[in-house]
Amino acid sequence: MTTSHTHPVHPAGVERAIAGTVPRADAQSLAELLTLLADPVRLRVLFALASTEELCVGDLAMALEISMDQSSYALKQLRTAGLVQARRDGRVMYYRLADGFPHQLLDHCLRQLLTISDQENRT
Amino acid sequence: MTTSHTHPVHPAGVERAIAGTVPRADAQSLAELLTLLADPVRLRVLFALASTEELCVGDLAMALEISMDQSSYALKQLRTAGLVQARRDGRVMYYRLADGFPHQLLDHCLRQLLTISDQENRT
DNA sequence: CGTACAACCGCACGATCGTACGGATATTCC
DNA sequence: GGAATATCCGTACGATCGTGCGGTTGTACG
Repeated sequence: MTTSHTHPVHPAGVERAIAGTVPRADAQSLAELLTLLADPVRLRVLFALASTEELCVGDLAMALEISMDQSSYALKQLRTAGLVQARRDGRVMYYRLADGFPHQLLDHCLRQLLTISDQENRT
Repeated sequence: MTTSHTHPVHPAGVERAIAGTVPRADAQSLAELLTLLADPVRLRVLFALASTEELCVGDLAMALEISMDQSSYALKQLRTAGLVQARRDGRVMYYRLADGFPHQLLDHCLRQLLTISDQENRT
């Protein structure tokens, strides 16, 4: 199957599809955000931060029972994306959800998705 | 940095983190669902299907200006996950969002995430 | 039957990602 | 200054994923 689009349109419902189409750029940036969220470690980090305001790398690793590498790496990714922010106190870095973090993202979307994925896994 | 957890807890906010912890299995299945959504092609396919009820592989490819391989592959993934369902009519396969598909997922969550990712990209 | 067409499969390639390891950096305390 | 500690960096490895290509299946039509 090549990329040939000699395709004579069967239903003209294609028009509706084109009308409701998400631009490539938007889909791209949304996909990048979802990619960031689509990791078990990062998800658990977000939920952990949401329930305790502030945590350092080592304590987070302990709480989630993950390696400090994983904790540090996850926090770096989330920080780079602007979802969490850091504060230094001596030799300890404390991380928290960023100002303006959409808490509804966790409270509604993700918990709802959790329900969905639970349903799917029971099938 | 090894996996050493000789970590004496600094703040006992670790307790709160542990309390609000998402189980590994839940985080895993949620991450899998998010991984499925975290692709530009699949996202655009979902939005396209949401706006036109039913589409075949070729027409979808034409509407989104993607290859038929991409269209077919994306639909297969989404179908395997149970998010879309298929109907055969002659030699044409028509795809639609699955019965019980959480339309709010697109209408609320994803469009909201789109706004967020837009904000981040403007930074 | 044989051609035409839609959709799919098998495969391999390139790209991306998460992890683990060793070592580096920054900061505190003696 | 020097040891100890918390975090981070550079690197390499394995695993996963999306894409494109050729070929295959299933269906229609003359």
